[in-house]
Amino acid sequence: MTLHPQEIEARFRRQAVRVTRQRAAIYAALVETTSHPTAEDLYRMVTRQHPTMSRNTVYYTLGVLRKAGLLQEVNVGHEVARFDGNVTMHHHLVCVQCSRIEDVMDQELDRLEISARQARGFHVLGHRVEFHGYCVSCRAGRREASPSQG
Amino acid sequence: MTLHPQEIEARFRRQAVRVTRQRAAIYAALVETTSHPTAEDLYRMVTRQHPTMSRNTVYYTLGVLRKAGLLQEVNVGHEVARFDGNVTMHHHLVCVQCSRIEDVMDQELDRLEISARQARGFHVLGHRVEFHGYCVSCRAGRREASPSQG
DNA sequence: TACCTAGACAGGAATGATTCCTACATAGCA
DNA sequence: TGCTATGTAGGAATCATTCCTGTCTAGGTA
Repeated sequence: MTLHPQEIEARFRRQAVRVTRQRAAIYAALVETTSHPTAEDLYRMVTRQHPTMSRNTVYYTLGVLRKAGLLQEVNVGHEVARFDGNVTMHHHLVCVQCSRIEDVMDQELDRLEISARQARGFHVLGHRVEFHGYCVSCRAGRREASPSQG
Repeated sequence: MTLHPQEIEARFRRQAVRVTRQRAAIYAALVETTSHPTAEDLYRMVTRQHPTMSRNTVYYTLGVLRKAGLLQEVNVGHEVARFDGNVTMHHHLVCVQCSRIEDVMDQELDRLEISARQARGFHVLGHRVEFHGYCVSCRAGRREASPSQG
């Protein structure tokens, strides 16, 4: 999804986030991809247009935008943090081989609940379902390499 | 759950894992708690009885036991790795304030599936549901501090 | 039972994502 | 247009984890 600069600015102002060229560039890069990039990925994407931007700014900005609810952090396994410009409730498919992450929108999964007994006194705010498996390209690789393991 | 040394040894041998005092101590500490400890937590627990054990051995052993299917890594948010001696399928309640993790056993959650369309060609192996909220003690703290925010 | 050797252990160095620090720059308001 | 709180750049620091290397030992064998 490509976003007009005015739309980015509007979203920032709605959340009382100061508008700077760096922030707009980082947010635009994130919203324009569905690949759940890492901070380092975003740094590389953004420094093409803004060669002087520092990693620090990327980390700082990601923190600001997260607190403002303009992005969410997606953490899969014990890997580096990844970011998602889609802040609506959704779930993930994760490839156990290449770490690719794809979004799953499914209202049935959104409605999951647990009983009070199971909740152990927790005040539950939300939930997330993570499906693990092999993505299309890794399945293909495995089929060639070892047919019995797929 | 307290485990007899013989039972630990039996489990190791069943998975062709060499039996050493260090490994038995680490595994026993993990299985005896429900707190999903970090590697550092386990290091502290285990060095009480084995003061010369190195962190390296803890990390190495956790890797060995994970590959053998004797424990699983639980990763919540973008925090340090935590470990769980419960290797049966289960789900988690996570406190967004203090990071406490509690297990949820629920066969309905175990049976979740997604449609082929949603699966995007993934070969799904399993899934995990994570519920986020405030645990009992953090709810209590919040009630005192700011009644309208709970 | 003593010996052998692949694999395990200890401890220190290295790595790498993330955070901290600080001086300079700028968004947004008066 | 000027002021000031906040953002930015860049380098240093942090810290969980991994790597390296020289002993040590579990578990099989003679």
